[in-house]
Amino acid sequence: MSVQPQRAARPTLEDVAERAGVSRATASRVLNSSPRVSPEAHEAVTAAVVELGYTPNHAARSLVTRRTDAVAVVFSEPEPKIFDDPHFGQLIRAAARALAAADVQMVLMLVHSPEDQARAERFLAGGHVDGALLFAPHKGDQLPSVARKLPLPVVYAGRPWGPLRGLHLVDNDNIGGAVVATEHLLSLGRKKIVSVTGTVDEYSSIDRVEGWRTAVGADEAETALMTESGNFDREGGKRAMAALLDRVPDLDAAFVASDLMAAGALDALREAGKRVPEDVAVVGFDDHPLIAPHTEPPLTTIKQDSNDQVAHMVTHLLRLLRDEPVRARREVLPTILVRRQST
Amino acid sequence: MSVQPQRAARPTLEDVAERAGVSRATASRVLNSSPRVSPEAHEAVTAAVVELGYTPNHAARSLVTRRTDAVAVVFSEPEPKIFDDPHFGQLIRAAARALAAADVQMVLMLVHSPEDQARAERFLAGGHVDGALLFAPHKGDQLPSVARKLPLPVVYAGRPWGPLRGLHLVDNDNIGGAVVATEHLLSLGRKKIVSVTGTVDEYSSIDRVEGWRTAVGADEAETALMTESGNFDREGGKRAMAALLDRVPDLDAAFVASDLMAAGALDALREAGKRVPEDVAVVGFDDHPLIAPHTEPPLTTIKQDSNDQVAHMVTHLLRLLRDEPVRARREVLPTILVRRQST
DNA sequence: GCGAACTGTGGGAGCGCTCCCGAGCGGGGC
DNA sequence: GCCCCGCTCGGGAGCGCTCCCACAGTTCGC
Repeated sequence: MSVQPQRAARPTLEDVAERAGVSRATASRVLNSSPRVSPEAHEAVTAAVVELGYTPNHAARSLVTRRTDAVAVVFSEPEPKIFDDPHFGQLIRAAARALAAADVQMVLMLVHSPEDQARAERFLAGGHVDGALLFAPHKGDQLPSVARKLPLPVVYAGRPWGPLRGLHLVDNDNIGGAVVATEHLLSLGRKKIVSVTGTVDEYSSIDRVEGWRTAVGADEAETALMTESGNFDREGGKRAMAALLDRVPDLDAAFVASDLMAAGALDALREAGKRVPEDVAVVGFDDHPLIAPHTEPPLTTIKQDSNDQVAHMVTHLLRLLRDEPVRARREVLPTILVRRQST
Repeated sequence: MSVQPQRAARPTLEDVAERAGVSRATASRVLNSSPRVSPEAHEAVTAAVVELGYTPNHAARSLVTRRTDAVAVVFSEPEPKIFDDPHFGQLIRAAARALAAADVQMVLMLVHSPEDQARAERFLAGGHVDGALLFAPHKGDQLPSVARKLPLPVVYAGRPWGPLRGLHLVDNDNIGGAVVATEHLLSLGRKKIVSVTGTVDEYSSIDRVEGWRTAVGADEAETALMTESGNFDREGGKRAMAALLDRVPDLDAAFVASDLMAAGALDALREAGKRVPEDVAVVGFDDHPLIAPHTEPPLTTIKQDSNDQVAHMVTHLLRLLRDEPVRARREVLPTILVRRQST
């Protein structure tokens, strides 16, 4: 006679029905708040649920409804370092909050290796989730093209590479933000405004250069002269700023495409003996809470609201899941200038 | 005659079996790599799986196996600000990596409101996951006591409040790290070593004070005089340092219980005209990648390897899930001193 | 040389749920 | 007074999978 492990047998809907003196079907109706149930039945079932501590078996429900009430949140980044960025934490937090509010579970996937990607593909194709939020900004990333073939609603953060036809996405107004930043510098009377750019494999970076170019009216030759990539990291920002000081000694302002790079740029300016903002005014991008307010001097920057972006993505995805109409396939969210002491 | 929406009917195991010319049972055996299958059958099934692009229906499998192959990763923080901390990003990333390697899905839950907690409770009790990793360091948090009643393996990060009996946890050696930090300062000949502490509602903070107290041999009165809480944020670190400078004007070293607070403490020291490390040597805690190397001067600090901690938690949990023996219910991971220019 | 053990396989039950369909019942219209 | 409609409810099928059990065929021991 062996001792059964007997992990506390959870009550089933059958048990609830029996206790409530109704059929399984009626009990199910109550749980799914179907309208065609008498008040007495409703009450009896509700009471039985509480008494038995019943929780529906998700697998069984999912098997028949073909819904999982879960969505995947996928971050695809060739360089895993991005995951240390607090921006990433903000995005996750925003997603968690918005999905929790809709009582949808969040399955997080971080992909940076080809194996991760294969796993993600299998997972998304495997019907484990009803939809996905996809963060895959980098050129050459295969995931978006794989994802678009999936019979699964996907909402993208920003514009992925490849054809956009038919994609649902929520972007930040990077161009507009860069224009505002640059015009702010122009309005301060600055004449020689350079730009430290990000990596050319992300649209967010490309758009920011584009906004700067439009605002200053630079042609191709000027653009080549007046911009330098800082690779979206602090060291890169410093290097880029140093190179620009070398090439354009009389520069009097810089639009730097991220706060992290701007912190590096400020280091370079300090080392070159330039005063900020007197000699050189600097505007960053992101309004990074751990960086922008704490640089020397505190950084004027463009704030993009990640919370808002993710909230929009979630709303959009939920509408798709519920077959509700979406206002537009693509949404572009505004960015705003936050002025501090670097301008 | 209505048009069926007909979402691409996924092949079932039945289809695979038919195509391979075997029974459903044999096909299932192949998929679950059961040993008792002939090579021919194995090959036929494998081929059929590829040809049909079959992926197992997770809900059906889960219904009968009572496993979900998913675990919850729960962060319980009354103050949601913590989620902006890059430390948080590192933990998530480490968890994602370790769980992905085991082909276990990660369901992320961020709880800070009572509703979040109720949701988390329901979710954990609902059999949606096989186990959970729980980060709930704060005193008064109800989640740990709820979780311990759940028929669900849980591994804790650090020591939660309440009885530890029977809990599985992986902690960092906060006491040891603080001792090493303080002894480092003593070895430099420092005599008046103060400490900026964290919040009293976390064991990590309490342990760090304790380590400092042990190393300097302070009694209760001295401890009250020589320590000040910085509330684990930058402003608090600054305030605490200023208060300590006031109370102990001849202090010549400080052990600060987090890098973020240490950054604030350095601000306070600078404003007070103290040179670091000449007048006051400072040691932080965390080795925060965005802070420690970039303070002025760069910060000597205690590194705790979050990756390692989470990896241990995952390994521990997986062993529990597989009914394998665990070495010890509680693991304590070492911390190491990273020396930079602030000492 | 014959029963026992072992190996590969298929049939079938059943996991817990939803949903279709039809039964039962009461009330209103003619 | 009868029929029909609307409302609530129960029976039963079936979602796709795993796993128990039985069975046929082979090999081994004495």
